[in-house]
Amino acid sequence: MLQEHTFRSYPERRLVPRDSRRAVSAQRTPRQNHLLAALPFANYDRLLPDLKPVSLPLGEIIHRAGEREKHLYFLTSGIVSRIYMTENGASAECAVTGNEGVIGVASFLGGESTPSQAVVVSPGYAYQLAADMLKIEFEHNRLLARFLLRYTQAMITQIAQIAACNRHHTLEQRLCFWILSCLDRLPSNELAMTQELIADMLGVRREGVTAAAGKLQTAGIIHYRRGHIIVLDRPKLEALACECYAVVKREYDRLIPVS
Amino acid sequence: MLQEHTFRSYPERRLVPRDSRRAVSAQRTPRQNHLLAALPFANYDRLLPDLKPVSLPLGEIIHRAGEREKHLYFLTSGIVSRIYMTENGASAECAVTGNEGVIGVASFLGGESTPSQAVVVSPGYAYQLAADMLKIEFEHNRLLARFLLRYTQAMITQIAQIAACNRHHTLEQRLCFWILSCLDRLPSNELAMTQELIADMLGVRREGVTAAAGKLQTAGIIHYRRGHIIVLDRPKLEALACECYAVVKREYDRLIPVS
DNA sequence: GAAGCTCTGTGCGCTAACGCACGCATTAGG
DNA sequence: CCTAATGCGTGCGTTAGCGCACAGAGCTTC
Repeated sequence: MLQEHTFRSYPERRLVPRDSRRAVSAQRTPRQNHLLAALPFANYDRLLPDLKPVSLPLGEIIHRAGEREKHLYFLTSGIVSRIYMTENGASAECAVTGNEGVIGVASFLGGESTPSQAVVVSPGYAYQLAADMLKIEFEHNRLLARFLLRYTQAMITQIAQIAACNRHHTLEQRLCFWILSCLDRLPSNELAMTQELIADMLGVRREGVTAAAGKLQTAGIIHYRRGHIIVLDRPKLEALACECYAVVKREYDRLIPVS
Repeated sequence: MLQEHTFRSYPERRLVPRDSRRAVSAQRTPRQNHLLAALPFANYDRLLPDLKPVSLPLGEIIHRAGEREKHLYFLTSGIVSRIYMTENGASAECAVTGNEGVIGVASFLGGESTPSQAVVVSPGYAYQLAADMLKIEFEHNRLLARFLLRYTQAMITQIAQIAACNRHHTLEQRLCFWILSCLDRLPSNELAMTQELIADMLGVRREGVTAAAGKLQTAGIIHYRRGHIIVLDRPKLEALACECYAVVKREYDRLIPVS
């Protein structure tokens, strides 16, 4: 169970794999973000001076529930999750974001905050843009606005699909869906995540993840060790995932510029 | 189970209660929609000639999954649900909309279609606006754009909360949440809906709704007869609902102009 | 290389909700 | 008014996933 605003028993530095650190540091250019990359120079250049590179350590809370979101983050690597917490401390992820998107849609939608929090589940880098800056930019930079809104729609699809998925699909199906979603946003076929973290994201028990992951490993689809999942057979993983993965992916491909 | 694009065993005309028809017909002015009502005359007047009043009969599919959404609908009464269908025919609602909002955000977000369908679950009226018109208007009518985007954020909150709710809360809690959401969008304390329809919205079995509703009736919180639910004790209903209702309501109140 | 966390494996009883089947009650409509 | 269609009530076996408890295995740190 995810504690409010902190990673339960998840002391950041432990599980950041050295290799992946190296891998992502090669990606430290704003253009690694698909939305930024799609902008023509004219639109991009006026944005550039305001973009500040930041690193996203595992477990960092980028936005807290209900608090004003001061910055928008264009990810260039890593994965950030939008998470809802229930009153009794249970958690559920409603969206994952990687370098195809942006964290902080509330700043241009106008609400400035949301009841959910944004947490780094896979470390990486991002370019930070002050929300105030963005608001101005959003008014004047038509193409940026257009991309941001299309991204927003893709994200809505993801959230809605997850809602339906939560209702109707099994833990195993949803685990496959989730692993695939992460895989699409990472440079290798390895996820550096504990089963406990995954359980929190899926809103299930850790033991349930152990069981499902064990089954996938026995089937030769993944291999895992303490804090790491390596995908061996992606096609099989896709076959076991619910249709939700394909639906969401199709919408992302359709709506978001592909760098 | 909701059949693709049709209401399972739900022959529209049957369950439209005569009284509620009368009630809503009194509301046939665009200004009954909160978003339109909040516009100053300058912004409103240029929109007015393009708004076409339409009625929304129970069960009508306003937008089909994957099809281009030709029109945007500003509801003035009634309730429209966004519904996701899974491959095996199961359904789940991800958002409800009444006269506080609009159906068809994809037109201004830029995607033009979504993988979900929009269905009338409580009959009413709306003002229809061609998507092409809206796109132009969205560019030039700053205030309208602002309201639409804030509404979008409220809707995102609703969807995300429902996702978490689907994971963690009981059928009974979710039923209470859902009844309250509808109640807020209807003029009386009566919902004209069958338990089967409700089951489809919640993505559960009809029998489950029967059981939960029976419990609420025994407790004196609601009274129901064939196709009708009358809320007798709203405070108790709120007490039995999960926190999701309050969270979503707070965000709607915060983000959307209150007519 | 020993100690101490942190992760993962496993077992067991429990419960919410499912799937299916059938009967009864209420309304609509000829 | 009778019939058919639709909606609601109920029972029963099944199951996915929960909560809890504890043991063993793998990193890390000193």
